[in-house]
Amino acid sequence: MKLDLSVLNREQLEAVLHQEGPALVLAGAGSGKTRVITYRIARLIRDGVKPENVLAVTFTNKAAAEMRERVGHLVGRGGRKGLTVSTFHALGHKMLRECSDAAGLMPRFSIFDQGEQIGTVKRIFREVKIDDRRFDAKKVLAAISRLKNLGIAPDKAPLNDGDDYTLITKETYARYEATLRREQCVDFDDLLIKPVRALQNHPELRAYYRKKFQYLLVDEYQDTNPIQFQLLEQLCDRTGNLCVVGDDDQAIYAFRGADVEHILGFGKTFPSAKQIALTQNYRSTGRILGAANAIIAKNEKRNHKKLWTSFGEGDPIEVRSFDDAEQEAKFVADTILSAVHEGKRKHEDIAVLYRSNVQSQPIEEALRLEGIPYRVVGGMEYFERKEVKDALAYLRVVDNPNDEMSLRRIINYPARGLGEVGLEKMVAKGKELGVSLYEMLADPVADVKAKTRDALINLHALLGATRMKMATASAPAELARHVRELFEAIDFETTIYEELADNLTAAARKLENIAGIALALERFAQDPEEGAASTSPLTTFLSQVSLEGEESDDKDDDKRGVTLITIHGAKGLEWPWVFLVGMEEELLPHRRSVESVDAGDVSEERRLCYVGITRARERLWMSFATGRRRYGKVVPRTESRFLAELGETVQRMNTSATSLSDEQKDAMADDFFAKMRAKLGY
DNA sequence: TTATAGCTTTTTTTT
DNA sequence: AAAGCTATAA
Repeated sequence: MKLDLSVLNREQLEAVLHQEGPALVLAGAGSGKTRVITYRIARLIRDGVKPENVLAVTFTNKAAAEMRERVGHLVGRGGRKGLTVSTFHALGHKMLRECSDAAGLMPRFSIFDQGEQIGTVKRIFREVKIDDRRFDAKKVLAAISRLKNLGIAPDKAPLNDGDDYTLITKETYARYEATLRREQCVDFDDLLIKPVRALQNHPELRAYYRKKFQYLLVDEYQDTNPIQFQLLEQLCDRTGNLCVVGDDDQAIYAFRGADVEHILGFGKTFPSAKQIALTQNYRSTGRILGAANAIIAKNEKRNHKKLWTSFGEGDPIEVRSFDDAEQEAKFVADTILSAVHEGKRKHEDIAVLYRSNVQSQPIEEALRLEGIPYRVVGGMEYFERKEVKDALAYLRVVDNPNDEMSLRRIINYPARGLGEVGLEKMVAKGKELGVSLYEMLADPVADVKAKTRDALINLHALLGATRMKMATASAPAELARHVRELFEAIDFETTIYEELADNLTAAARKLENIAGIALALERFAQDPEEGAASTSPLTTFLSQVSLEGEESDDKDDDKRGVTLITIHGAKGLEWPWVFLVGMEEELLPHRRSVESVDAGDVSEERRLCYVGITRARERLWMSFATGRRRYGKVVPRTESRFLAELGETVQRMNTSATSLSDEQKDAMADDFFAKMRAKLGY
């Protein structure tokens, strides 16, 4: 295997060649962080380390996918066989599947997503007669999550001076955990906590994984939380080959429990650690870097480093003000339209970044209006749509009959004549008999109407039959066929056409989405990389869906276009041109950070701004609106304090300067469509 | 029990 | 503006 290391600078090379013991690479934005990790993996493999002994961890699925691909480029697809590149959560999940008994779980547990977690909390509120209008289920869930991550059991949860919230949290926490156990489900926190506990309590398991993963690499280390740190601690000792890469200036996940101290104190925790700093930026122009340096310099508590570049100054950073979000969006769309028209940039080279997901709406509308292709990252994904979740809930009950959350979702959808009252009666009766809700279906001894009774018995038979068929099926096509038969027997078609009798297009789209599940399962089961799992294909498929959502079809040219993404989602990515929209007080910095307990600490918001700026390679626009719709009402807004902090590093522009006339735009749009038609051969 | 009209609430950020 | 929830009627 040939590996050209001459493309690396001195510091990068040092990190790539480092062999034994812990290492910390402090890498500024655009300084070749991912390059260091990928080359280091390739270098280890070249020097005889077996790929299966290497573990690389990232934070997002997208980052993991990209890293897998880049390593593949260096060592070939065959060369990386056995290599583990995954997110912390996916790693924890894999370990749980491999050693479910050590973690006290059945092998076919399911994963609760956020919606199901909140649903569970709300259900408990009703059970114990807590007024869910007075108490916020989300807040309680957040408190439970905090306790879980701190390793505090429900009975040890504090009750400081009879505060209502702590009281309710304690009670709900205990029941929440009992529910998960009963239904054989885990939440996102458990995916990390349970493997850590299993490793702590089973030395032989720990020994196994330590032997397997001899070289560990962690990307975005500044965003690790205590549980993730403990997992690393279990996987290697203080002198282990743990190489972490990160940038404290890009720490933006404190809200999720991440602690920058992990990276700042790395040298103390691992005294033998080698420390390397990367400060040369290979991404952005001088002006963009100047602005980035200016904004981050306002943060007090940080590891001082200044990025530099040998690139030229480049174009000025433009700051623009608009009357409302629609005008702002129109400017973005106009600018993109003319740039692409003039052949300066392709749609794929451009991204629009914002603080919160709702901000994508006006942008989407403006882009649609001008016929600009785009793709929204995050937001309402395929697997979050109602009809898809309904259909998946059926599969989840087929896979895990204990999953009461899913069963409740589908027990009366399509309608079987079982309402709230009847359902609760059944649950109560089931508790009395010590029988699960699923088992109650077969013989609903609670007094429900005869018709309902029959429907429930039918449902039980259908689910059971499908379970049998899925268990014996081996070919992917066969699995998919059984799923299709299940959906047919449920008769989603009639239900959805009735629901949407006034909108047949929407109905057809929903049915297509449901059909897509069978297809996705078939494709998933065909993938040989997934075939290795010891559990059933359906179990692994459902887990993957909860963990990763839809497989991204990035290679699909039709799906590419301008990228719309949150700043959080954009971390680690880059584009030649970037629009940073909504540079307003209460948005960036966000209202919650200004109002929150540690009032006025906007340093994390500032880092977020820094991350946004440093995504741009050549050109950057920053904009804000002086009025914006909130809950349907227009509210006055003021520009972000961060713009003032940027001072002379950015240039204020006259708003109307590049606005296009409607005629110009129509001509451009016509031209674009003509080109597309020609390209597609119409 | 189910459908629906009318009321209330909602906006961080992600695995 | 849109989604979620409740009270009410059928």
